[in-house]
Amino acid sequence: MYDVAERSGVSIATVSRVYRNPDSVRAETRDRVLDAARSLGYVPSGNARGLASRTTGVLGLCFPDYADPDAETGAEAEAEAEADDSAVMLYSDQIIRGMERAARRHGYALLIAASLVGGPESLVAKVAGRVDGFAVLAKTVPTEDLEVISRRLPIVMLAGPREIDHLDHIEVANSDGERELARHLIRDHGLRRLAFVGGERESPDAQARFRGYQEACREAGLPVADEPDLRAEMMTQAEGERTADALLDRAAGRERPEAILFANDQMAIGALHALERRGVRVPDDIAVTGFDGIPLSRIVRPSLTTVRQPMRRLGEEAVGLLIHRLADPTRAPVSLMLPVSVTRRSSCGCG
Amino acid sequence: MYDVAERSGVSIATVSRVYRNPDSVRAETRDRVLDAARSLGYVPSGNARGLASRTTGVLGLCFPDYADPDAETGAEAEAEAEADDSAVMLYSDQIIRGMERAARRHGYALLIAASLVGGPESLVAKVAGRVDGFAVLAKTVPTEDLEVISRRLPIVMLAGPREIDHLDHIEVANSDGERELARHLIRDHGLRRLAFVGGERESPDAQARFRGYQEACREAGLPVADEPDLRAEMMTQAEGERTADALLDRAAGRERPEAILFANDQMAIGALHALERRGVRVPDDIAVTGFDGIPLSRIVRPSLTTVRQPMRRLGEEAVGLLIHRLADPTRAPVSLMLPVSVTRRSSCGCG
DNA sequence: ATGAAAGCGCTAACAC
DNA sequence: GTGTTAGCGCTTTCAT
Repeated sequence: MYDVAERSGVSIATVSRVYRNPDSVRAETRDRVLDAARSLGYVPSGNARGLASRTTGVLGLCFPDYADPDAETGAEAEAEAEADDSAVMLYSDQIIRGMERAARRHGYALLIAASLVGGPESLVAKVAGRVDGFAVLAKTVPTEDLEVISRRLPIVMLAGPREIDHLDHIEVANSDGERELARHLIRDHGLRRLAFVGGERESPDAQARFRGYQEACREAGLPVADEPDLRAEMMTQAEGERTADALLDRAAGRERPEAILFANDQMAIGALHALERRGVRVPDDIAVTGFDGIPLSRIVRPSLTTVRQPMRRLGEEAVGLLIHRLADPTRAPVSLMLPVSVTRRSSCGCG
Repeated sequence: MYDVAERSGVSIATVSRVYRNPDSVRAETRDRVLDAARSLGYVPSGNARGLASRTTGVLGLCFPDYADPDAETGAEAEAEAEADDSAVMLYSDQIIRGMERAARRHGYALLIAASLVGGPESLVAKVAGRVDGFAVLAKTVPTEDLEVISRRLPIVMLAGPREIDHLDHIEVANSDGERELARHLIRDHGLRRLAFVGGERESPDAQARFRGYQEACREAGLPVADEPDLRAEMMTQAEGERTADALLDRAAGRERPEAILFANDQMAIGALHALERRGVRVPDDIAVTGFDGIPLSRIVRPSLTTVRQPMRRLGEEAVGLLIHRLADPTRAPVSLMLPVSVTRRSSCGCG
């Protein structure tokens, strides 16, 4: 910048003005500066600018590791590369997309980092130090760290319970969604023997979904279970297979359920495999539902009835909250609940 | 940081060490510093750090605007939100994913920004000022700007022709892919009357694909066209419909082509609609192929035979080049050509 | 409309 | 192992 100033015969202050506020400089001077900058290959330092102005023009997002980045070599990686990418698009991708677009509308860029757990020099810390505010997906960053960081800059927590009261927060209507879904099964398909497969006891999402299920049962005068019929530790496809098998084995001889509601799509898809293996037809013999609306859910056969989470919108709303909080740091913490929508497909008999 | 130093009774240098190189500080001292930092809500400033150390620990990506961010309200947005997200996953998303993962492996975060055209304060400039190096998708940033910026930091150009000789560069084997595809049609399906629908004359990708098509024709002893049978200006679905109609009208009375090869998936999918409308069966009456392997290509009926571009890998390789160049700024510019793979589906008669 | 000067919060030599 | 001291490249009053 000093070089540019010297070469164009002005002071560094004027160079700065040319970039920050072009109109405050005489056109002729401005052109001279711009020319000099070009011929010197000048690129303004975002760091220096950020240091001096105390803003970065960047928003951030921390999301969980969606895949082991070290397992990048060998047959596994090959197989994955061959797979259709659409089938493996993750939540975080959609949130990223939503945030990037919204951020751009407000003139911000987006810094993204999957959080590796780590010491004080974790990626989270790096993100925190380089943005004006950021969003964090639930279960990504230790609450304690967020507590500390949130004293210095706006954070919005996404898609989980509100762990820190004074932070902005967005969640998804898990309970409402599952209730709607169960109602549909009961009312529209006339099913009465339902089973629910939950997740880890600590998963607030899975819990909320179970509550929605309970409500629908209660409304319909069906027996209301205190606990999910089965719990999976991981909510993976493998666990879905296992639990589906277990459920059917348990029902051997007795009447088996007419429908199994899984706490997420992954498990439901695993269950679809197990059922096919056992020769149980879906939806004729038994209905199966998931939750999330992952892309794979529409590709599997039968296509999966599920509850779709508005992940894109989550990202957009997150930026909205961040922008607001940046504009008014004193305003009261906001908590949004985004609506979800039941997606009726083949696995419940709608397809 | 000064506060933390004071509160823990050490110098700022020690505080710095605690974060940069924890082992160089006595454990007791370190804990005292960390405690002080926690109770003060200290977050290291990435800006200051970057300024002092002249590195950011961030890599960047500039990609084209994939959607008008202003058209975010109203019915349009609603409709889009309802659509299955997997169907609209774009290239950039996959590249982002690839880059993020690879960057993370190397301890970098990723800064992403869709480039709005603009003045000296464009997002590109912002990105350039905040990263150690970045990747640019073809047609995103004016060559002139890249020229200037590349004097200061590593840039790798993605998925286009090599516009600047001294930059690292990755492209995709457009010509090879289309040649393979055409060979398949000719050899495996025995088709001999082929037609090629190209794109704008300036699109190097479309041109390369046409060349591959020509080669396959030549090899097989078929007539080799000098020019695509038809050119579309936009490579959109609408243009695909239009060109398919035009091609069929033109062939009225005469023998129509046995296959139409489109320069991308979008057009091929548009053509599928047009053909269905006219009662022309695919692939029985005519084969149709695309190029790109967008997610939609596997969802349409009949599913589209196409050439899949390894976008994820593009992102990963981009990071690789950046890392290398950062480690050795003097090494000769590298140009990679990534292989593509023909995906045989229904629209050519394979499904 | 332009210039001078004081930091912004940190890292990196270099001393001790 | 820890402290001292220069900057890093810019923004921002305050003058002019």
